[in-house]
Amino acid sequence: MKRVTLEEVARVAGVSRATASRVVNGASSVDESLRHAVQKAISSTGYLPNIAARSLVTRRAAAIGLLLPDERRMDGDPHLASVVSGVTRVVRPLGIHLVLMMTGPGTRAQAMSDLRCGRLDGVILVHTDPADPVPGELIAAGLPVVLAGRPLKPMPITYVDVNQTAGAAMAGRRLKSLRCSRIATITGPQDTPAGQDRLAGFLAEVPDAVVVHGDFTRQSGITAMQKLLRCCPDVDGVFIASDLMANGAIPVLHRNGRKVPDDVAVVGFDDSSAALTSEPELTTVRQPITDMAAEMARQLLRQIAEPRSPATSVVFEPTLVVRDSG
Amino acid sequence: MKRVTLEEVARVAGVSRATASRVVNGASSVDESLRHAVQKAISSTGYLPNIAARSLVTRRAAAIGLLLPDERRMDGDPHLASVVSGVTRVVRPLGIHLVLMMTGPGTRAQAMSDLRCGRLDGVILVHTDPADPVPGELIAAGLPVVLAGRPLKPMPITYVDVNQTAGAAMAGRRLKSLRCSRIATITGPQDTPAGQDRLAGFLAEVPDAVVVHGDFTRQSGITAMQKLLRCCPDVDGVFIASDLMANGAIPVLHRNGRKVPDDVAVVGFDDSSAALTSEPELTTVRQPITDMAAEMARQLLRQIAEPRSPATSVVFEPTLVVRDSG
DNA sequence: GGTATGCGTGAGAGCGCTCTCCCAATCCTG
DNA sequence: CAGGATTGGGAGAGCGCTCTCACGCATACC
Repeated sequence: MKRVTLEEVARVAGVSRATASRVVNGASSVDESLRHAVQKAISSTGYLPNIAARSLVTRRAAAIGLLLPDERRMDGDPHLASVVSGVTRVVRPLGIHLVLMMTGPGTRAQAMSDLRCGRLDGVILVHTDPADPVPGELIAAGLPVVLAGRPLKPMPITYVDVNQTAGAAMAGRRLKSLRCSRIATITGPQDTPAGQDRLAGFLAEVPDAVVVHGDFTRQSGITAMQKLLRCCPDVDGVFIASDLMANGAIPVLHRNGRKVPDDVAVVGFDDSSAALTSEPELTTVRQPITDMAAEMARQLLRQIAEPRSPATSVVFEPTLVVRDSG
Repeated sequence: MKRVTLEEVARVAGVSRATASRVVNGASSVDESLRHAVQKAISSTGYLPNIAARSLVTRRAAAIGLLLPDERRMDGDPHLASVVSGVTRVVRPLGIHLVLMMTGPGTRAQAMSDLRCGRLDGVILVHTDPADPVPGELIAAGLPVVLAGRPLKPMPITYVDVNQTAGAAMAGRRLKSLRCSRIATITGPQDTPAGQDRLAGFLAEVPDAVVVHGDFTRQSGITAMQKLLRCCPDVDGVFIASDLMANGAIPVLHRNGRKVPDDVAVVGFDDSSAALTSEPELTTVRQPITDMAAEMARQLLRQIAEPRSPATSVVFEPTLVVRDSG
């Protein structure tokens, strides 16, 4: 179980370390016979490059970070696995590691240090608190960063998002096409871009909708629906800005004698697992999370390759998934 | 934005690189005045150690891997965020990175290489396919590894698990205490330790229970419950070996005119988010996932510190969470 | 035949750090 | 007070790799 170095590969192949290195890194301009000899030496010795040594000289860690909110905010979030999966798909074939960091006191500072000392080549920020100064600091320092979802205030930062406005509008059109006459919406938190955009998009389509505020959590869906039924008992169609809230809201409808979708049609947003665990299953606006995550990874890699390239944003189009609730 | 090295810190502090290194690494036996000088130099220069260089000489990556099944098997799995959170809690204060790897063709091989070439110090294996040869290869190679859940066949490997048998027995006792007279169970896959143990534990408590097989997925819960109602219409209590299956099964009960818990009491297992999104909310057996994950991390770190230490297993006790379903 | 051009190869200088020596200074003991 | 034991600090050797540079050997041109 001894370590085999490039030096040894070179010795076995009868070439210099430099040439062996060229072969390992796929550099052109190595004579075919030598390349073969080196490759044979690599497999016969079971050589594996030492990333630390490489990283020391190339100043590339071959690792990116995924900065997540803490468990509580992440809890029940259906996205994590999909995000990881999407990023992994892009990053793994390149041998780049995906480092997970959950926010806690000091995590963001640690991520900054990791970036600065070259332990991480870049980070993807998910569910970042709108007031968080980290994104700003990162771009100020010229460090590669990609945001999941547009920043609250316009800033020159690369982000990937779904067209929230269009998705909410689709939900509105769906409810109208079901001939709902008294339409309401339960919103997300209005201090987040997603919360704002989903409300704005919906109101653009259904200007006279009743608006009740929630915060994307299940519990807020329950509370909001209770409030809605009290203030507007004749509601017959509701767009709920997250599946998780819808999941909490639907039982409230049932307990108040409303059948879904016959008495009240419900359309959610996200197409998360909560859409399937609802009864009836949710009609919802789907965001292609995995593809979006893959795109985030690609954008990040681009920035790493070309540090001074301009910030770009990529917006995916959502689709309406029609199930049983509306 | 220039990089500051130990060399520079030493120069500023007026000591040798060696002494600066001692201070950085908290070695004892450095004169208090020199230590102070170095610390001042560190903060004034904004020094951050280069992990690659350190890792090159210490042969420690300061990173561990979390090997997960692919997205499909992970989908709807409530555990991921909790596992990550638990591991992070232990690992972050030590500056150790958590690298996520989702299984796909070649991932396991890649994890092995990363381990062998020193890019990863150890791995935690989650949801490993019972037939997977990787755990065996890892321990054969003497590489630090911890399993989530006991291995199918006894082998000298460190693992952390919940007492599945005891948990299932608790579920059985709960149903008996509710005076259920016709008790059934929907099992997990019988080629997994968890599936086996939950069935065995339950049967030990309720030997005459009707047994219908599932595979932990929501869909299998639906199918199994349909089958159960057909073969045993007078069932009045059922232990369902995962919350996700229970989540699929309960609507089947409703559709067949059974009230939960009045006509049929239901007890699940996991206390995952599916327990809360069920209607009524699930009575279930809770496993302390986050604590277990933290323990896995600790066990892994121990193995990394003492490579030849014997394999140990840590088994957590589950608790019954009584809600509305039974 | 001599100079220019090119391409493939090897030598060797680091990348930033840790850690083992070794030396100097201080302490204890008889 | 001499001798050994103990301690703190510095010099310097590497860890394994990449990459620049210079060199040798063809091929091409005048």
